[in-house]
Amino acid sequence: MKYIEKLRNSGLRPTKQRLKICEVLFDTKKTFHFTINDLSKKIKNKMNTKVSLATIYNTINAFEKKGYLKQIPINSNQTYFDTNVTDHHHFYDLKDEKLIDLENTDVGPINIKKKINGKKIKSVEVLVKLEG
Amino acid sequence: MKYIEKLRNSGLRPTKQRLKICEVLFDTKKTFHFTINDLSKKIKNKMNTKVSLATIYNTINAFEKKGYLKQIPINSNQTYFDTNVTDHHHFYDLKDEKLIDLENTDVGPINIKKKINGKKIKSVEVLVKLEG
DNA sequence: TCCTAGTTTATAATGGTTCTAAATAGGTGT
DNA sequence: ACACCTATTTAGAACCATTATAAACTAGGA
Repeated sequence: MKYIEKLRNSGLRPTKQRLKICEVLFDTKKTFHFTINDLSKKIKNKMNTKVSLATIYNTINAFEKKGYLKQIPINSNQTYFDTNVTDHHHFYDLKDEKLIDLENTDVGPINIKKKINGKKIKSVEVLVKLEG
Repeated sequence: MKYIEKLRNSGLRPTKQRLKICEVLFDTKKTFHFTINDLSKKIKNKMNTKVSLATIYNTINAFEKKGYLKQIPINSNQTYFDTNVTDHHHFYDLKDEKLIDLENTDVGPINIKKKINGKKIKSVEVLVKLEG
């Protein structure tokens, strides 16, 4: 199983459930955005497996902490995650409530001039809201 | 009362409660960030008035829709609002869970090259996460 | 195989936000 | 000033995403 090492390396035991989650998240050519609810449905439909919500939350939170997933900063009732963990930005279509990736080449370099004493920049994320 | 016109212009009746909320939000030299909970406490303590949570939510949501307030896109259990409705960006201090304004001069111009058919850019917001 | 700590699960609890329905207040026409 | 209609306020219930709980189960080493 190709994800066992990945899980072990980040201190997670490779359980059946976590391997299923890995398949859904990482066995795709394209990266994608999802909510916990999306993911739960996908596991049920595509994998014909039932994994409890609690396990999905635990695992996704662990992955996020380890850097295997990114949270997308957006005000919504649900939390959005991204399997694309490289530096990139997003459009948010307000009408359709849909997220669209902005490739790095779609956004010019962002120059943060202000510094805060003793703090390091961890990430710079741009959210472009679309209307109409 | 200096806020009556402001409220009327945006289709809101100037009630006692809304005027209190306006005072707390807009009677300051500096703009600030807040959560609904923050605001509720401030009204209770500074104004010696009790306004129900439902009213605060209704009013803040109306103000946000009218453009008197901005939501700050950030993944948190609570929604953050900003009384500074000019275009500007934010630091988010992950350790202290604190928001810090970035003046417009603190961030170089942001060039969004990608276009989506039939959609207009409503806002461009940058969130810089700080660690350490 | 046994043991122990980590994991999964159903379910309950939590907490921010929205809904509801009754009481109240604003504002227009008389 | 009054009456009337509608918007607003309010306490409390409802909602719903997320987290906590505790019992059953499992991975993996001895």
